[in-house]
Amino acid sequence: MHDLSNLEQIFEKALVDQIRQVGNYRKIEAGAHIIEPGQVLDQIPLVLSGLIKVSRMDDEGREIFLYYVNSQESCAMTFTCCMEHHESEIRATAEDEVELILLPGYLMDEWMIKYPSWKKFVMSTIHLRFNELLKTLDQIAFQKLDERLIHFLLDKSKATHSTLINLSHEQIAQDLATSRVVISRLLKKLENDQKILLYRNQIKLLQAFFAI
DNA sequence: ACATTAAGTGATT
DNA sequence: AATCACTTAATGT
Repeated sequence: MHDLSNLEQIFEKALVDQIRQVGNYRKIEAGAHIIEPGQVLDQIPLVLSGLIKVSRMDDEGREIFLYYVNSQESCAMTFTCCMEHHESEIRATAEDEVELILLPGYLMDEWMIKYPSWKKFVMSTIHLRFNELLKTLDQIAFQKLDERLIHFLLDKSKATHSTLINLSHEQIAQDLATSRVVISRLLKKLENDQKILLYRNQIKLLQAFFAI
């Protein structure tokens, strides 16, 4: 098997012993796909070393990064997938050489009750992942709005044949279906980047703005 | 001078 | 990103 003693930092001794018994040690080469979308899996991977990238595939087959699974962590998706026998919604790729242990899914119900540390581990990884997902989701949305705002200002400038926009942040926010605070922040960032100048009810588009 | 409205900020979800 | 809470700046009366 493999040295699992460092697992004793997060799990009770009895559980680590059981992992030694039923765990399936695997070494995975860098770049290999560990899980593909649509795959039904009946084992929970517990990462010992290395880094796993979890991503989602869109219709055109492009990858969208979701989150990383570090060593001493596990994938939140597989917890639910295993128990309900759902198909995987994600792809897991080894970023570098990964060592992991596969744990049989049928033991999970038992472990949740038998080992408090396991339950805690499951809960905290789900919580951790969920928060990370929220963060990346926000970033994607943020970038979209950032671009939408720039296009909006460009359109307005073109329509009025002026580089001076006569709109309050509030009005822009309504047109872009967002809140004033968000627009204020994005505009402030553009101003800090020397792309625009901000006044009350007015926005001056500088040369640099059109170079974006 | 005071009230009102626009804009800026930090913290939280 | 959205919302809240609060501050600060600009304008109108």
